[in-house]
Amino acid sequence: MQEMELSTNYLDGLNDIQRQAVTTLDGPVMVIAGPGSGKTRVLTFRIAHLLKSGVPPYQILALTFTNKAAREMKERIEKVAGSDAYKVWAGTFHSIFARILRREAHRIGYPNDFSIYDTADSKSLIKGILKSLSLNVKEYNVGAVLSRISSSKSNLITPKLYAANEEFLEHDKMNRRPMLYKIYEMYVQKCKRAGAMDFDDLLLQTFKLLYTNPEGVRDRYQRQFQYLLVDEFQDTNFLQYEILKLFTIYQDSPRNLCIVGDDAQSIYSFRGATIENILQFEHDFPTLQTFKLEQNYRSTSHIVQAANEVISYNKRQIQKKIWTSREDGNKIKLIKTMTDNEEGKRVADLIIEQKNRYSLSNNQIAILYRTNAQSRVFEEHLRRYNIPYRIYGGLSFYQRKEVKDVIAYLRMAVNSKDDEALKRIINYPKRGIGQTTVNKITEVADANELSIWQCLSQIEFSSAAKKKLVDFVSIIRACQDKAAKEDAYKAAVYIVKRSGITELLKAENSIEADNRMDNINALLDGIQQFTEDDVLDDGEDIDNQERTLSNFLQTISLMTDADQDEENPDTVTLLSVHSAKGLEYKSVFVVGCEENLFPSYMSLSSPDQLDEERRLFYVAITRAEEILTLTYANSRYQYGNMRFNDPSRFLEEINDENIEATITGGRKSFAEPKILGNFKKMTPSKMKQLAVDPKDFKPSKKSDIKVGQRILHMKFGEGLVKSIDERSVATISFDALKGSPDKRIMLDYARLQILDEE
DNA sequence: GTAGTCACTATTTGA
DNA sequence: TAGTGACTAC
Repeated sequence: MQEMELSTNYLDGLNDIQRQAVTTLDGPVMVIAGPGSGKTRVLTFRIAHLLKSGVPPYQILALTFTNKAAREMKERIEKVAGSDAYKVWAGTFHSIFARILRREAHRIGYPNDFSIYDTADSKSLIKGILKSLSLNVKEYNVGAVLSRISSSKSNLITPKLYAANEEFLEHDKMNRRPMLYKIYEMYVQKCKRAGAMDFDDLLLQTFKLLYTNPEGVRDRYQRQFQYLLVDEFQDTNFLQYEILKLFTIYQDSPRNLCIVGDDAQSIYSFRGATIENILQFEHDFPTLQTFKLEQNYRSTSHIVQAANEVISYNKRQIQKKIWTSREDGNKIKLIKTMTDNEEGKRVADLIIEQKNRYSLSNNQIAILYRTNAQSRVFEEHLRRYNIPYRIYGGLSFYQRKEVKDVIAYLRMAVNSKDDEALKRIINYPKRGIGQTTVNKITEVADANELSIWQCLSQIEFSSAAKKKLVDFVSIIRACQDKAAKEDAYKAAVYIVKRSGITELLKAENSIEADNRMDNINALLDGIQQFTEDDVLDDGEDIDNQERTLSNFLQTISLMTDADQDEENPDTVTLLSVHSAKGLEYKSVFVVGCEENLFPSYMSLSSPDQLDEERRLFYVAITRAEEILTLTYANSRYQYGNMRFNDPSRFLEEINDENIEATITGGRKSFAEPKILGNFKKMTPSKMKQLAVDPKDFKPSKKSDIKVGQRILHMKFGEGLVKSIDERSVATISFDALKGSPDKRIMLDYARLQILDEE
């Protein structure tokens, strides 16, 4: 390391408690971090401090929940600690464990090339099981079944334990789902047979691997990870905590485990997170040192006070009070309107007013709601005023039908036992293999305990069906062959063509089909960039895995829609309170503050759930830095009916002195609605080999790449960034490709180097 | 095998 | 209201 990097200047910018939390490196540490208290700084500086103290980067394991948090952390470590930072094992629970399992899965009876089933795959699998058991799909609601299986896995309850537990069986009988234990058992069997893991398996199988310790694999990882950090610890479930303990509790362990979290921001109990883990942590690591970060650097005083007032209504919590040295600031605006539609208009009016009065840009403003269904009115009014906006939580690029179809082919090429992928494409494009045939094969496969693919290649079928099946088999064989011999990109291009999807979409000859084709091309571009990225692989950087198709599939299956957008163009953000966690805006609107909506009617019957709603409200209001506006409507349309709700109880929990109330809407009108379209053409890429020598190539960070910059690309050479869209796909005009259309480059994979402006 | 119609339901969501 | 899934008719 360089002398300069060894300086500890970064400690100067921290307050006393933050500094202690950063520099107390040995033994168990718990950091309780209130909203806006500099949690991410502490986490990243702590890693920087570890590196500075001489801990090798690969001995540090830092776990987060979201890709976004992981990315942010990595970028910031790099800023403070420099070159070695990328060797730190930092990532989400799922991605880090998937990474481990890719190396070790064979030790516990899975192929290292296992598929990852997403929620849709899991549901489809359950549907199939229900059908094969001739159970009523209505009584056995697929979502409900999956969440019960998921929570069993998260609590280390195997199908065997489940079937032996009177309480569970009784519970299921009461809910008219007596066969659940059987469904669970079959679900697990079928995943295994398909060489597939669902999201919970990424945790559960990691647990099994470490717990059973084949060939000393646990000892190896225990030795490797000397320092562990966990972000948002209040969101961990039982299983995640058990894994952490396997990593850190053993004979003569230094127990260097640092957890960071805030019990007051625990809003995911519905998916298995337990605050119990924090209490248990104190019990399991009695020598722990606790640091409470209570100074809030984000918000002005009225907002901080209101937050404290609201949360004080929750009984069970770790005692703390956030405070700020900032000025009082604006009082919280409370606005009542007659209807939900008027609420939408008022908010749009206020946005225009605030933009003028405080010269805010659009991306400093957010509208937060409890349920996604509420977004519509706000969209309408923002559109009417021509205010650009962006909605969080839409369909992810990788969830689009055409993209999933292609991915299913790719999955089959990598792991042919992947039944869910097979079922998706066996008759797409249509090749005359109907439901009847599929059912028949499925039955045979089940009876022989084989995957469908294995069955296809072994069993005889009636001659009519047979020809079609043979065709399908030969297509997949050809795809597998290509995948084995060519790089990921070349294989994918071949597979798209061979599958017949290209032809099908061309024949359709509609704008919609063109769009689909564009998306498929964008996917191919993404794979191409992923493939080209293998230059820097030195075996230690956990992001630079081998650029195989299998690893590409893993990467995208762990991505969500939230991962496609960067701090992007100037738009107002619309999002649910849940997805706003961790974000902050100058001005925040929390809308629909009504009983039955926020708190949700689903939570009214249980005190625990009501407390969680309150924490959710706490999260909502602490997103605001300077301006907070709470709105509620006298009446609103819900499920097609007019409903009348009282104002939310949470509003009354805020002291009057922090609030400025305005009743009913004024009627200013702002004219000129005009919608700016922003359509770009996607073009299939032409391969051209224009190498820049790799030695001189220093890729810049994705977030630094802006429109208008001159950049350098390994293959295409110099170019100009024309635009960057909301999926962080950049349109770039390369000098060397004059005459041909601009390239679309996915910033998630592409390595671009920014050239000097001068 | 598929297109069209009817009936039903209805938080929050990461990976 | 809006989206989904099952069922019916061709």
